[in-house]
Amino acid sequence: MAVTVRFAPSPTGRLHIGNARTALYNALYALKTGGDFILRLDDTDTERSTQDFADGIVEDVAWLGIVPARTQTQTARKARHDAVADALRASGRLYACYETPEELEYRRRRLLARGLPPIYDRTGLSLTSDERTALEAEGRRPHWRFRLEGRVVEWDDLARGAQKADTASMSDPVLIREDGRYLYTLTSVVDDIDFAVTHIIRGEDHISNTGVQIELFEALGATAPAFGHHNLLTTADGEGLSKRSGALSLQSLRADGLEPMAVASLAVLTGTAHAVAARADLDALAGDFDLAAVSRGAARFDPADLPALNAQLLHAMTPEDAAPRLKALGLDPDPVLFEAVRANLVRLGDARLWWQVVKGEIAVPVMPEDAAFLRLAAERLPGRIDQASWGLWTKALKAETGRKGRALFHPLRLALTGEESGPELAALLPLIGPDKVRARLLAAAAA
RNA sequence: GCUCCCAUCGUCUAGCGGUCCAGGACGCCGCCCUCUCACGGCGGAAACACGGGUUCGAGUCCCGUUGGGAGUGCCA
Repeated sequence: MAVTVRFAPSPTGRLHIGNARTALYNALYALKTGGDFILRLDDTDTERSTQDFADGIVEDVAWLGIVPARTQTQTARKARHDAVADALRASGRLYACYETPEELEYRRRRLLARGLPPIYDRTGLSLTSDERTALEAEGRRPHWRFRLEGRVVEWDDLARGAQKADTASMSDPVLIREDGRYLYTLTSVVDDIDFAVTHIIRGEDHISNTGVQIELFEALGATAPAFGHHNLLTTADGEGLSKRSGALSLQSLRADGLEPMAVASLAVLTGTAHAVAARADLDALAGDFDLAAVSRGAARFDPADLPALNAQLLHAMTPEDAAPRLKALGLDPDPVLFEAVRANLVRLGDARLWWQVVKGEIAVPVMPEDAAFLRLAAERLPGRIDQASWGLWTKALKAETGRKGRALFHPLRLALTGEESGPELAALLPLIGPDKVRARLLAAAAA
């Protein structure tokens, strides 16, 4: 059977690194098996969901390089959900309850205070029709719960092996709100069935939902798909981030000028047995992706690791691949220049600096203590500069002044580039050109 | 409170009773390369949370403690 996976965020915020990881695991699984990846926007919480967030998530997913075979919202499928709810009512698995949220909260607190698990007592299930009529006469509207069988549900988890959940220790989940809107527990399962989802890969925060969902799949006459629950990420300080977003949003990482594959590589590989290394594209990442290699404990995601990965990607980038990216930055995609400076790039945006150094003008620092040396350097500069010029030129200056090492090179680097460190000067010299080089040397020598 | 999961170098981890004076990756430190910095190459320091068991033998199994993560919603 063809593999179909889905990533189902709720559009109540933008994607953070934890969500992105789940999206990536699904996308990689699809890539590896030749299956389809569906982006499903679980927007049943209409009070918190917004179109802007939905659009943002679509954008975030695309930024990661994931191409969904289909994008779907749940609220658009209300008719289908209605039909399923009716069938569930008919089979006696869905029952009306009349407690208010406040009453339920009060009961929960009382149970907790007594050291008992806060499980719903199924008052609604034993209501007679007269009682229901009386309740509704009070103006109460029902919300609907799914009657659990209360058994040990088992599944073979793709990431954690044999798992079981005892639905007897859980409350019957509410499937329909008092105002008639559905909760994701129902819609998620219905849509998974209708979209023929074969593998549900998600964070371990969903592990306890799995028992309920398997019962629902079965109550609906379907066979539950395979489940795989990966570990969750924490911040560098070790705090859980499953329900936070903040600085680890994809948006902020992108704004920081990081390559999507640097972010994706770390997100996918950290918390697994694989060595963390930057992979050039999702296909390459899929190559060493393995759900079984994901560990069980929470793993830290430290954004401080990103720049090094980003640099790896850039250092291996070909001028051809860089060209469109440089154009997007408004830079002339000069392949020789790119090859000369790429080893010094951490973020692609760093290229601006070297483009400026080579093709534009820079503020040359004045170095009075090296003035004589710099003037001499300007005099000795050959009229025509090529690849060999740097070696010849500096060798001559070394012989004439006795300077060597840092004393010889540092003033030159500073005068030519205005920077303390940078690309190989032998490569930069011909790119900057004799006129500018001479002018900068004299400017740096000026009192 | 209750339930579940986890616990090895700074970080991510390998390890599935002897082959581990614990292996890899990132980071860090040093050396080399280059007539400078960076890039690159090579090398080094660095860990089995604690306490009880079980066993001839425990990083590896069991219990507890501590620490961390998650769930316990008319959120997803």
